[in-house]
Amino acid sequence: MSGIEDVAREAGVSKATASRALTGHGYVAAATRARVLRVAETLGYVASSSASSLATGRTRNIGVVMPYLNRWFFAEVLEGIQEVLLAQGFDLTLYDAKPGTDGRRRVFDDFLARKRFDGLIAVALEPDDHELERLVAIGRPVVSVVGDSQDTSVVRLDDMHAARRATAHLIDLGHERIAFLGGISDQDGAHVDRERLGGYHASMRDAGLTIEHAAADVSLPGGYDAAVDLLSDPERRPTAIVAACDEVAIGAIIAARRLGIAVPAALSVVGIDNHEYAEMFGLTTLEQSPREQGAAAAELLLEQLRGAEAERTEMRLQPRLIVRSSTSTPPGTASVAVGAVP
Amino acid sequence: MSGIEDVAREAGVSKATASRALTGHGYVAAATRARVLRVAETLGYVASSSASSLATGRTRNIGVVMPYLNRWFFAEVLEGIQEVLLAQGFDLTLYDAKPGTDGRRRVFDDFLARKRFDGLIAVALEPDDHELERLVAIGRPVVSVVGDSQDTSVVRLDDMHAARRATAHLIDLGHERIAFLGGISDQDGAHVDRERLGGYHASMRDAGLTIEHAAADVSLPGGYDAAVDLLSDPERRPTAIVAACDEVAIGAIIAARRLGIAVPAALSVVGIDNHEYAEMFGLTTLEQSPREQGAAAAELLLEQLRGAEAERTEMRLQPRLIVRSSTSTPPGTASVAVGAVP
DNA sequence: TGGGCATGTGGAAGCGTTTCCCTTTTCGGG
DNA sequence: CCCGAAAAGGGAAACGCTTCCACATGCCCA
Repeated sequence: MSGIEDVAREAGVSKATASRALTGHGYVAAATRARVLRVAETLGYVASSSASSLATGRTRNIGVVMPYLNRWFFAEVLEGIQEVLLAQGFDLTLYDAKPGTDGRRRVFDDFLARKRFDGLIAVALEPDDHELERLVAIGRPVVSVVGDSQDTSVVRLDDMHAARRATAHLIDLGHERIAFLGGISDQDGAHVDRERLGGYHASMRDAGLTIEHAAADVSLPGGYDAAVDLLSDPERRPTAIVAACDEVAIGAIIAARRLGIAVPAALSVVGIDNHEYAEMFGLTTLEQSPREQGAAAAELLLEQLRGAEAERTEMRLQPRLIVRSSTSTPPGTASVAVGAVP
Repeated sequence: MSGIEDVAREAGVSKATASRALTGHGYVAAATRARVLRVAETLGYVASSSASSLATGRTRNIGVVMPYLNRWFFAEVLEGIQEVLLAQGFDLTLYDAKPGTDGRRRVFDDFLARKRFDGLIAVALEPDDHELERLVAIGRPVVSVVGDSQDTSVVRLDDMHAARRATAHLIDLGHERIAFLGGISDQDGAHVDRERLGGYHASMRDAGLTIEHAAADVSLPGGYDAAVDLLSDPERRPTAIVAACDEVAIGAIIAARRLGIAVPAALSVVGIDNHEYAEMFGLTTLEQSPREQGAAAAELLLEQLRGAEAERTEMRLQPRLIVRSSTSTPPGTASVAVGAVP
């Protein structure tokens, strides 16, 4: 367990010089530096991070706060963040903040206050006022992934636009009875889901079509259950579904198969995400790349740490339409060729 | 940004007493302690973690190393760990160590060496010799989740036993042509998959049945692809499948449906995991609860941190059979009632 | 009544870095 | 050849906490 003092002694220099050689700050003769590094290597010296944090005030650690870990989107974002941080030598400490739990309160009131990080990435946090206040009180740069905060930089998909394009795709194919599956209600639910629902509304309104919103838990089983309800009533059954996300869409496809409704012949389904399972189910969808969003957020944050003063930035990613085999013209219509829209 | 000195002054005591009052170590008069705590509260004092780590040598932080984040099992384990740590006031820093990447090398050679944690949880790491050496060189307690390490404590499912029971369940139902789906080869692949394959082998051997092992990537699409291959050849088609895990099993069920093979009438499928999607697909499976495994590992580690000397422990969890609707007697057999085996 | 023990408190010495400030050396150009 | 600036390096003071040690007090029991 050798310290910098050992390295210094062994290399025949002072602690000050050894430190400069190791950190690369300040003047050190090339030969001296090489010698110090060699000695450090031999001794297996590794700087104590607490000591250097204490001295510098920087931790080389980034905090990530997210409400879920076991959902595709979040796990992907996390991997994207991790990848960038790893490359830059930053540690990542994770704070799980499930809405409504006592753990979440503790994260905001205790854990974050410790400031064991130089900056924070908040993923789909949707903080309430008190939480937001704590967040800014920390006095460290914050970048959000997904969210509408005016107070932090943010990287996000243009959800409204995505849902609009999804709906438009179906309308272009000739559908008129198009239902939206997902989100709990117009008021409730995550901001993302409201935005997507809003995009659907807007698109339907523009086309003069009537809205049909079936609430569903935003998950695969949730989509399944809601689709079973929606589809088993012949009166209510639409010819196409816009799902709040791919998991819901896949749930709907599975439900349709169960009910003997052919996709896309009798029912078109479009999702938003390009989930890892989307291809397998031939799901037409709007791609958002959570991994890239995570990576972008990490890059942005590190940038702000380097730069003196960080102004608030907003990156809004445009989704790409990926046409697969879950959408086609409505039943009873002549087939129409549809090219992939860029 | 007030320090302990401010608190001490304001409370009219020395730094030493303030520290004792705040940490709860050593003698402090009840009244004094209350006063110090009140002052700290008012000032919004939060101890600098780097300073206290430096002074005590403890970080109140646990490192978690895992090769994937975006797979169900891993995400669940992580949540289990997180939950326990959160309750005990420990931070969690995450190290992503995907096999074969340069990032993994850096994690072992650079990141872990910094010892920014009091202990480590390694999830399904399967470290090679060099990596294992680094791991023990850190000199901090390590608990593995999944794995066969002789050098660390470990929490794991009895995979061999699970596969055995899965296979036995099918044999009890009267199946004779039972294939194993998953794992790349007998030599290759993760240790878990080899164990499970081994359990299948053992069970089949005991019953005098012939082995049929179809390699598959251990994922839902992997199971799908492999099942399409296996099932579309009528000569080769078994009456039952033991899948390496639920994701593979679900892939197989989806493939069967696509091919028009009724489950369970024409094909029984059993998985291992009790994945979140298992219920939706009516999958008969052996439950392992990754969340509990994660929590158990965290508890075990914290225990070892408290205790003076930590002897190596091994927790081997027994899986529970959950019978749903994906298994039944083979085609052409009179139906037999099967109760849920405890 | 006095010696030990439990309790309460303060001073000061770390913990292992980084960095400020100062001295010495080197080097290039007028 | 000399001078000033750049380069190189050392001593020591932080950084903000914990804890060892010393000391003071009050109390119980011999």
